[in-house]
Amino acid sequence: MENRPMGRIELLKKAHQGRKGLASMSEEDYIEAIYEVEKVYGYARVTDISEILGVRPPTVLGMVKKLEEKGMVIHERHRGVRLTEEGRRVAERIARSHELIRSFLIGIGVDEERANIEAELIEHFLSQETLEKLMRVYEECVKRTSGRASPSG
Amino acid sequence: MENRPMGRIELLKKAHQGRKGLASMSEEDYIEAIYEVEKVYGYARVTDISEILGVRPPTVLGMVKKLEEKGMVIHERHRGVRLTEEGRRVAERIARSHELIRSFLIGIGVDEERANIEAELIEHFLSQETLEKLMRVYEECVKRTSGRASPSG
DNA sequence: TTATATTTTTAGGCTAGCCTAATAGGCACG
DNA sequence: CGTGCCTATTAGGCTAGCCTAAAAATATAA
Repeated sequence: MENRPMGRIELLKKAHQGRKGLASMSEEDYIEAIYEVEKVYGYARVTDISEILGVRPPTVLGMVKKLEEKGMVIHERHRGVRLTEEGRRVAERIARSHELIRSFLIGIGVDEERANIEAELIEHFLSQETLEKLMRVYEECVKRTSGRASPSG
Repeated sequence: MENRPMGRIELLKKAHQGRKGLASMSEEDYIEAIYEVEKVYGYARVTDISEILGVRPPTVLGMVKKLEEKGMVIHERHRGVRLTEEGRRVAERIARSHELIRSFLIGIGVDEERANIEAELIEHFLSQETLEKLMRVYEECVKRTSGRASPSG
């Protein structure tokens, strides 16, 4: 069964290997949420994170412990969560990525609410390289569409 | 603690609600893999899928059963897997999405291998609306950079 | 201070999606 | 027909990330 065309299938295999080794989406979501709350309140409470992510407090606590073991946050019992420097670095990378994707989507005419949601969904997956290319296109796009009517919606 | 600025945090909450209700990435990956193998060989064997996705045969079998219950595939013991009409519809949607994203990324200068991987990663998340906007930008982008033809081959 | 409300934490469970080890079916070849 | 090889299947387990219920800590009000 090996003397028949392949090609496309080989590509798929490779693409799926590429997925390995990424940090879990979930961890990044928690870090991002903590980052945003911390910016506003100085520290994040379990319930803040719980509300943002739409999960229950015990779930948050579990992840916070995991992130603490990984050196991403500091958690003092009954006194909230803060990012470590490392955690902050990660958070800032994600936030930049998020904001860039969001701007790009809005730039090409996606409505704001959808842009938020989809940026949130894909922000974990795009490489630095791709983001840079995206930014370039975005800039041109904005330049060129700023004098025009919106696409079709 | 409720008389302080919010805004950004509210946005985050909304974005995370938006994630609910999507079919699992994993299911879509299996459907896509089956679709591609079927195109080449007429039907997909457990081991084909296993190799493409980089998971073990029993794992494939488990998912195949799940997909069969959902009416996406037909599985005959020891004789492989085929998509139902419904399954094919889903597969074609994913494939289109994949190809469009892939073309777009290559169009903006991302190298092919990375484009494959990242298309694979985000194809599950972009809405029809966004994909259409993306296509428009892609077309202009291609026009301007080399004057070539459109994505879907 | 005592009572009440809220938040945090602990304990115990569930499911999805992965795994290994072992069994069973299909097939080719002597 | 039986032996050996490969593929498919069954059985049983693991972890991540979610959940509820209940206990403990803290904050608030009377």
